Amino acid sequence: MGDSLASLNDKQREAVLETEGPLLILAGAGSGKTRVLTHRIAYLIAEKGVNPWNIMAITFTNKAAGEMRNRVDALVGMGSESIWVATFHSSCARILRRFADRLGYDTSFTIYDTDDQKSVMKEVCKYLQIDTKQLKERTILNAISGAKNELIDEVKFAEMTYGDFTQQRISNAYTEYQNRLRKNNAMDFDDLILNTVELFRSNPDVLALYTERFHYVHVDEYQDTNTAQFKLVELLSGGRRNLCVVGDDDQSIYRFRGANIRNILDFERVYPDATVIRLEQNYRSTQNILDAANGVIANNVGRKEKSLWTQEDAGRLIHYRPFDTAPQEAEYIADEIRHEVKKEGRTYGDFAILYRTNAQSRLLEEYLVREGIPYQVVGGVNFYSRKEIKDLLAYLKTIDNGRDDLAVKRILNVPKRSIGQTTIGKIEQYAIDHELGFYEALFLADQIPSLGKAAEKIHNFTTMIQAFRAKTEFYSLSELLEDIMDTISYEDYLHDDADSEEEYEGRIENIDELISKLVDFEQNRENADLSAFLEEVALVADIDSVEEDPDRVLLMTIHGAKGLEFSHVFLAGMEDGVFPGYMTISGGDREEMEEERRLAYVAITRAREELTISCAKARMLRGNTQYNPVSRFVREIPPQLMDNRIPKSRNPFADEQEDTLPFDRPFGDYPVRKESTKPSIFKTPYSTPGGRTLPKARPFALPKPAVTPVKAKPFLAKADAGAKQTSAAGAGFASIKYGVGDQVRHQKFGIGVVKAMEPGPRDTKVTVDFEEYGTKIMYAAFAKLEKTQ
DNA sequence: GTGCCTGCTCACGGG
DNA sequence: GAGCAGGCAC
Repeated sequence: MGDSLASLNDKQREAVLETEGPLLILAGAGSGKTRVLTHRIAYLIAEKGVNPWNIMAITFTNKAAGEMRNRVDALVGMGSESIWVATFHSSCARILRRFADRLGYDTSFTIYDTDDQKSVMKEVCKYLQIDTKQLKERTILNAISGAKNELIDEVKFAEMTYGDFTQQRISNAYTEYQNRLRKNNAMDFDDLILNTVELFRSNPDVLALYTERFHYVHVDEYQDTNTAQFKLVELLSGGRRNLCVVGDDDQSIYRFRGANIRNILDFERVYPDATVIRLEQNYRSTQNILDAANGVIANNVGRKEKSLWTQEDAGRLIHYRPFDTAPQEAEYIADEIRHEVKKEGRTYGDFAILYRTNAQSRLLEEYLVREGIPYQVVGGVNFYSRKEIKDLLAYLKTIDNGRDDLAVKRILNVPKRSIGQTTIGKIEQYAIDHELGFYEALFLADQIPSLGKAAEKIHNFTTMIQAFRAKTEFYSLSELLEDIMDTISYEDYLHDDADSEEEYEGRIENIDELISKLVDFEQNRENADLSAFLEEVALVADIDSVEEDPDRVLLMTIHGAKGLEFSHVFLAGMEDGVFPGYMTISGGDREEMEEERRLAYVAITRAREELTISCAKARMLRGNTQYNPVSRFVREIPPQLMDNRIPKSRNPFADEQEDTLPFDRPFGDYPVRKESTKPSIFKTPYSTPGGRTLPKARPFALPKPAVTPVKAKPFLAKADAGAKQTSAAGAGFASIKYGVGDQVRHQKFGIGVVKAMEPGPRDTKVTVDFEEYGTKIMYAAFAKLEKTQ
């Protein structure tokens, strides 16, 4: 232990030794805060004799929790497993699984994700006759989420809306929404926190159970906590008041999600006896990168003054690369990565491409695929919100218990059973009239008037579900899932439903991944029941799925990159209107602009050795081409830190003052690749006010021949989003080498005989009678039928 | 009830 | 540019 303490710097050691009372650790980016936290926990156990059972550490993501757990395990060894290390949401879920009955929920409650919330809100709006063109579901849900984050429940909300018509409608929707969640025995993400606080407030005995357990409470990423989370932490640490929070106000980037930056800024006011320790020595980046970050963040007013420094060298200058168009930018990045891997011995895993919005990933992916560079996109559509995954989970949920109406409705007609909206409406009405759950009402289908033939279809459905239920006795989860897929011919359904063979294959890949997750879960959990799995699934974040070793470039939003670091970071799309976003610029809200600036700070500090900032004069946004000036954040970086200037032409809308700023600086060591003879992408070389011609940004390849791009490598399923838009070329239907009467082979359906061929405007419809699967009608391009000999 | 077409809206970030 | 609701034909 003494050894490990010696490995810390003075400030870090101070933070470890200051074990009693409230403590705020202001930890700048890369200042070793996880190290401090883990050493602190180890110190508590080894030197202070604290029982691991009495220590709690809360994080925001499972990944962060997992990392902390591993590092603590390594330091502490035996006994570390009884430390409570978990995310806010899973901590609350765990507590509520034990005590939710005190709040009138069943402890087997389900957790609703964003999609589920939207479905419920849709029904609510319909029910309350709210015109969703005037008042969107999203708007209402945002209002509700905002309220919950501030610990305002539907009753309080109603009291606050007096006299405001729109607010009253939202209030009504809030009330109805909560009613429905409660009826479905469901909680949304915000409810997990809100309900736990509520549980503690109304049940002192339950609270005492936890305050007696947690003698030392640690909170990571404290700047991202919202009011409800603050209250929760306050309650949990209320016993001995040994509360240690770690955060960086400069990295607070979740205001839109209710994060209250005042929690960290006012910590000393709330806890007047608090000790504050600043960690400003950075162990990650070069001084140039830190100076750039410091230069940008210094423009914020509402912050705690601090400045990062390092003992390391200045390092290389920041690469600034302006382009005419977004595709050129993407091509440059892909080419640069390929070059550095080939010539400079880097690995793909050294690189990350960061951007402001998920939509920007598409273009970048296209060029990475073209260059054959393996990559993984983090974020976008969450694995568990994919249609096929949600379908199958809805089956599992319904088999587990039919209390989640949403899940039952989702699968009632998947695959198609000719049970439509009208029938569902009638059952719903019947359920309401007789105070039944939706699933219960299904059993009484033959008593529901005017259901007609649909009643029998419903009967078949419930019989099937009951049969599955009976099987859960002797089936494992994965076996059950495979049995479901078999029984409902889910693969056939997906195949018919898909727009392309590639889409279908992607979905199958996802299902395979789900099955391996299930198997993995069953092997590594003691009580591997369905509810436990569903809970784990409900709380995973995108970043959680990123694996450590694979050698590939990571693409993600800046939000997704928080807490990560890379040797070489590409920061793409640095234009006013993209980053900071159009809304922020036109909104004129200073705090919002400061949040964007903090995001820029986070982005810059992800880089260890090299940072390449790029932008494009012309970019396709929302379907039309936009011309944006270089981001103000780039112009806030001291120009002498960059290896390229901001030429006037890059910045058509900037005023003189801003535009001239970077030009009176010496020229940097801008590298030009000597070995390349490829023509420049720039039509005209930039000229500077001084009349000197700028060296070209590194010349790169002309567009390559239009071959069908090959997916770089079948990495995680998430990469499939990228493969999708490049698929069309391969699916041409130019040569159909079979005719009516021929025997053909299909990849999935096997051998069959062509019964009919009907040419259409886009593609030929082929009817095939398969030996095993019967008659199928398919499009020639997608079916990829092969004539057998 | 299903499938197709059209026209509209929405385009920031995420547990 | 994409996804979705609503209208329409079958």
